[in-house]
Amino acid sequence: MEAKRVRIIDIAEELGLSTATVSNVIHGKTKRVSGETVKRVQELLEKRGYIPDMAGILLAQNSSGIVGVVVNNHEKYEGRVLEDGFISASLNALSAELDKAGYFMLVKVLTDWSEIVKVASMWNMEGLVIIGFCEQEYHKLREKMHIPFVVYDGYLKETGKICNLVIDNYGGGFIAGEYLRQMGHKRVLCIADNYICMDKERIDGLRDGIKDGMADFLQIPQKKEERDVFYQGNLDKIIEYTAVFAVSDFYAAELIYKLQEHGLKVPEDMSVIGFDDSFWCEKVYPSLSTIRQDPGERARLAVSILKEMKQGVYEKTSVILKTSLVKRGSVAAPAWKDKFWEEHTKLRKKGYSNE
Amino acid sequence: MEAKRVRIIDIAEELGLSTATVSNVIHGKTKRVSGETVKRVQELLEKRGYIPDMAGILLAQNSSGIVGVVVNNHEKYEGRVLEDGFISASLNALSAELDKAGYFMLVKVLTDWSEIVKVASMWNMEGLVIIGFCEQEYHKLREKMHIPFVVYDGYLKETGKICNLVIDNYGGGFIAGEYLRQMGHKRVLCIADNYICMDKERIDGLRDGIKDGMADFLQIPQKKEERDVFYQGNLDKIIEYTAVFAVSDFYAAELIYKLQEHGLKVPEDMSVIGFDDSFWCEKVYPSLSTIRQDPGERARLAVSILKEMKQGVYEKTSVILKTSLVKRGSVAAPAWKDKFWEEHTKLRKKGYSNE
DNA sequence: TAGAACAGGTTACGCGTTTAACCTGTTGTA
DNA sequence: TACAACAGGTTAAACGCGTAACCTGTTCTA
Repeated sequence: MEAKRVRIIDIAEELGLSTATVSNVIHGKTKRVSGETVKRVQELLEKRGYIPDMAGILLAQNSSGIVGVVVNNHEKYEGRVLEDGFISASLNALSAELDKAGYFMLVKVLTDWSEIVKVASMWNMEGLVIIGFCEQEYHKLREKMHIPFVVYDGYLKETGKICNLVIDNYGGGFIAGEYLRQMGHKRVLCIADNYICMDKERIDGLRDGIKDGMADFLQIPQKKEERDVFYQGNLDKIIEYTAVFAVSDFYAAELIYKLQEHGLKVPEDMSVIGFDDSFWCEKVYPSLSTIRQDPGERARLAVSILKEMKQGVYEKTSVILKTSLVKRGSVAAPAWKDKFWEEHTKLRKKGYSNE
Repeated sequence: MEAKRVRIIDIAEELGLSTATVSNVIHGKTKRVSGETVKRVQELLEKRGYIPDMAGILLAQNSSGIVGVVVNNHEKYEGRVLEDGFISASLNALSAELDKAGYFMLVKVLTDWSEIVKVASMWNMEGLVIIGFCEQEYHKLREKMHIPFVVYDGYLKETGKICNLVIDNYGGGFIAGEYLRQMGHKRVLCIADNYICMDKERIDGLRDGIKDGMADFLQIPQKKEERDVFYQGNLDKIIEYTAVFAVSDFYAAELIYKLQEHGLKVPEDMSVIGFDDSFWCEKVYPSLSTIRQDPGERARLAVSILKEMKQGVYEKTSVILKTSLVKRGSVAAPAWKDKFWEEHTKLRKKGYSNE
C-alpha cells in the first residue's frame, strides 16, 4: 500500500544527473540538455512512473493550477443547488474547459460569501469562477483578492475591472415575447421569484417583445411549500392569460405540472416558455420551449479570460452572452381562449354596468 | 492587487516568538504554550488575517485535505455527465458532507480510467470517491493507489479490501415489481441499455417482485439518435405491456415522452416507473414514480468511511444501500388493456389454429 | 591567440509549515 | 542534596520542486 513515491531526485540519482536537469527535461527546456540525456531521462521517468508532487510545485512556483468554482448555496435550492439545471450545466461545461486548459477544478458550495477570499488564498488558486452571487460588492472583493476571478451573472452598479459574464436577460425576454406575439398571444404572464437583477430585465425584454400585447408580472415564493399554497390560490388568475414566460425551466415545469394537475393541457390551453434550456427540457412531455443560454460558450470565455488575466490583462470588460430561442412543444397558438375571454369580458362589463 | 500574504513567520516575528510556537497555537497544541501567549498569538492572527498556505502544509504533513471525486465520462451522457440526475445529486451530497468534514472537493471528469492514480497521487489526496466506473479492476487499483478510496456502484467479482457503496439493485427491482403487481399489472417490461452489472440485478429483482406475472426485458441503445430510431420501430411491442420499469428516470421520462407523442396517456394507458429519484421527477407531469436512492446517505457513508480508512481501518466491507419506493403519478392500475389483451390473444390463437 | 559563444550541465537557495529534539529555569520529590 | 518533572519555549531539519546563477570545456571568429 505505501509504495514510496518517486521524486525528481530519485530519477536524477539513478542517472547520475542533477535534479535541475531532470526538471528541465520535464518542462521541455531542452536547449540546455543533450538529446541523449533527454531521452534517458524521459525513459526513466516513464519507467519509474514519475508523478509530480503538487506540494513542491506549489511552493516553488507559487501557483497551484487550481481554479475554484464557487457556487452560492441560495436557500431557494433547498440544499440541492448542484442539482439545478443551470448550475449543473455550468459545472459540467467548466469541468470540460478547465480540464482542456490543464487546470484542476475545486468546487465549493458557499453559504457565506466572505469565505471566498480565504479559500482562494489558501490554495493559491489560478482563478475563481463565482456563480449565483447576484448582488454583491465585487469591487470590495477585487481589493481583497489577489487572484483573477470572473463572475457569472453578477449585478454590478459600477462596471470596469470586474469581469462579469452575464446573460442577455433583456434580449432573452425580448425573443420570448416576440415569439409569443408571433404565435398570436396577446396576454402574457411572467412568473419570477423576485423583481430585481436578472428577472427585472427579462420582464422588461418580454414587454418590449410582446409590443402592443400585454405582459403582466406575478411574483411567486421561493420556497416549495409556499409555492404550492400560492398556486392553489392563484391558478385562477394565471389561466386568464394565454401564455406564461417563466424565468427558469424549473418554474416552467412546475407550472405545467400545476396546470395539468387541474386538467388543463399544455400547450392547447396554455403556452409555457422557460429559461435556461436544462438537460431535461427535451425529455419531458410536452417538451419545454425555452430561452437557451449556452453554458459551453460561457465556460470557454471564463477560462480564456482567466488565462488572459493571469498574463496581466486585467482590463477585460464584461461580456453579454446571447440567448437563443428553442422551440419545442410547450408553446402553441392560443386556440380558443382569446375569443372566450372577449366574450367573458363583455359579459362581465355588462354585469357591472347593469348592477 | 498583489497584497503580500501573511505567513506564520510574520506573526512570529511581530510577537518575538518562534514559528513553532505560532504553529502550536494554530493547531491547538496549547500544552506547551502559556495562556498569555496563546491569547496574544490568536489576536494577532485574527488582526493580520492570517490564512494558512496549503503549499507549506502539504509539504510538511503530506496530506492535502482534498478528496477527489472522479466521475466516469461515459459516452452515454454525451458530454453532459455532470448534468445527469443521479450524478449531480451525488455531487451535491458529497459537496455538503465533505464540507462538513473540512475537506475540499476536487471534481474530475475522466475518460481514461488510468488517470485516477496520477491525479490522486500528485495532490496527495485524502481519499477518492469513484463514480460511474462499473466494471473495473479495482484490486489492481488498490495496489497502485496509496490512499483510501470508495467506489460508487462498483461491480466486483472479488470483494474484500475494496469499499463498494452499492445500491440494492435487486431490492430496488423487487419493490418495483411488487408495487406493479399490487397495482394489478401482470405483463411488465423492463428497459435498460445493457444486461450486465446493476441492470441485470434490477431485472432479476423485478421478475421476483412481479411473482407469477411476466417481466420481459428490452435493450435500448445508449445513443440518443439510435434510441429515437429504436422507439419508432419498437413502440408497438412496448405498448403490449401494461407497465414499464426503466432502469433510470432518464429513460423513463424519455419513454413517457414517446408514448405521449403517440397519443398514449401515462398512467392511464401505460404505467411507467423509473429509478434514482432525480431532481425533476416531481416537477414533470405526470410526476414520475420511481425507486429512490438516497444520495445523502451514500455521501455520509462515503465520507465517514474515508475518514476511518485514514485512521488505518482498511477492512471496511462494502455496504448495500436500501432503496425505497416513491409513489407519484406515473403508475396506475391497468384500466382496460388486460381485458383487451385477453381477447386479442384468444382471437390470435383461434386465427393460428384455424390456419 | 584572445575571447565570445555555446553546449551541457551543477549548485544553492527559496517557498511555508510541522515537528522532533533540544534548552533553560523553576518547582516538586525521595 | 540530587535529580526528576514540567512549563514555556527555541532551533533546525525536513518536505519536493523550480530556477537563477554559476561552472567547465569546446568550438567558432576576428
